[in-house]
Amino acid sequence: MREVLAQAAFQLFLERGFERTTVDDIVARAGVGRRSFFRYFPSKEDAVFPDHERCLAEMTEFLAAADESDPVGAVSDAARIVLRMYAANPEFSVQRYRLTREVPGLRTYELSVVRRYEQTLAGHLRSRFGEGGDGALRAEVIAASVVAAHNNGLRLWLRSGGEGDPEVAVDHALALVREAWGRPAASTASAAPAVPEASAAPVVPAVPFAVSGGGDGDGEVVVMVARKGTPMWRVVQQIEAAVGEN
Amino acid sequence: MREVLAQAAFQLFLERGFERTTVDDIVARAGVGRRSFFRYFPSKEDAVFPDHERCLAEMTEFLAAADESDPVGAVSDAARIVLRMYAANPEFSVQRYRLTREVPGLRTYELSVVRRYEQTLAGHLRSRFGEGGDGALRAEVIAASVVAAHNNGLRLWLRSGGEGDPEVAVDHALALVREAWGRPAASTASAAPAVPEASAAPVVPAVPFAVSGGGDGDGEVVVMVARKGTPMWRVVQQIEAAVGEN
DNA sequence: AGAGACTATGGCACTCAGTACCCTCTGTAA
DNA sequence: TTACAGAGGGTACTGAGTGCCATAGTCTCT
Repeated sequence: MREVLAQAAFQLFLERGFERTTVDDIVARAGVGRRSFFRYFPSKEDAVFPDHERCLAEMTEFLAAADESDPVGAVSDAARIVLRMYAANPEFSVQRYRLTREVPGLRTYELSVVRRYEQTLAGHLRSRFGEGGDGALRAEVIAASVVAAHNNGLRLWLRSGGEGDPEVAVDHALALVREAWGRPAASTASAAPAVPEASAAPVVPAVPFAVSGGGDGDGEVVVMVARKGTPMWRVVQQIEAAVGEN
Repeated sequence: MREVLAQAAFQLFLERGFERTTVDDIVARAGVGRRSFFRYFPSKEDAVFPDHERCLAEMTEFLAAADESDPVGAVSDAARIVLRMYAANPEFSVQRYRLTREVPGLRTYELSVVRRYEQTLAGHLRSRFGEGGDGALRAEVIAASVVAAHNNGLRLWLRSGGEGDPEVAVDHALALVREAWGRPAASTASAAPAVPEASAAPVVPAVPFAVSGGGDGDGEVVVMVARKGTPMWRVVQQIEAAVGEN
């Protein structure tokens, strides 16, 4: 039902534009009652971003189980969760990007979504840096940097029409942030040991999902572990990462 | 007229809350027609932030005339323009802050305002760093950092109820950003010479306003130069800075 | 089977923000 | 005087979002 509504809405937004599509139009095409629309989407804008709520929950879960020793790496990896959601549906993401750029109301709505990601990241960093001293300040500035870097790489890919792999641009952008903020973690109380550069492009996040290739030979085995309720796009994306051309 | 409407609106928002105040209530208290409200404020939310439009214009003007050699310092100083707008009316700013925290619609609106500041700063940095290479990326990340740092200091002051001087917290926050991003400007093509730490707390911005104490003795002379149309709060703020207890 | 409860959906009426269109009033120039 | 422009006001409309209630399907307990 939610899916039906979201698709009907998105089709109409592409055909007539966002503002010249009424909720009545949407429910007419979806063949449901008007009241039902607002049961699934608190506002018309929400129908354009039907997956962010779930992605946010996933990010929260990921951070809760993240490695303690490298908070900046953890939030960078958390940001990549969002990237993969976009990358899982290139044509949809690109169309939505174009739509969002043209409709002020959608731009504003997207800002509020991004803000929630940013606050989630900042909350995690704060809990690691400590509230006292510059902990909260560093947390917020680093979270903002990570989000800005992520969005820069993501936009680059979206503007290119969804060609190629967005991860490379985002990895590069996040590396720049890490270079600026990752090192002087020594300014915190517990001088963390030098963090390995490893977290650059982790194919296998800790939770809630894992795919691993079981060998380097030809007939390799792929073991897949997914929680119930894991969003389908993540499943697909991860399988592609493990099985795909690489 | 604009002023009358803004005041009536703000009073009502404090009395009854934002959402339980209708535009009809506002125009009734202001004693004007409903249609006139929307002539001065494109939306109900705009009445809560009546001065940002002007402040944004001022920031743009400031950056256009800013020193070429130190773009990060320039955007930091530009951010301080916003801070001073808040600091010029402590009790209004604090009340508005509390209101904004409680009303989701206002939070979202504020995000869009902040975003415009951020884009203005990023645009300036981009024009200095160059679009090619990592210029745009660095511009956006640094702008986001500056905005986050500014907002952190500003919020600290707002949460304290508007006591004391917000500049110290913001100066400290911006110094942290500068430490992270200001130095490795050498990674750009033109390795800029080490920038003096001077821009930490410039009392006298280049434009559109200047106040200078004429000596260190007792009977010192204050020379004030202001353009026509300079907002009154800036005049007051700058005079205070020059004449005040210091 | 049947009563009761719970959930999903639809329908209706209402509030209110925002807009389009047209009106009046006032001051100014010819 | 007429012509005109610009500020403000009034009216009616669209459309998002909400509250309330009715209906239908399902599950459970007896």
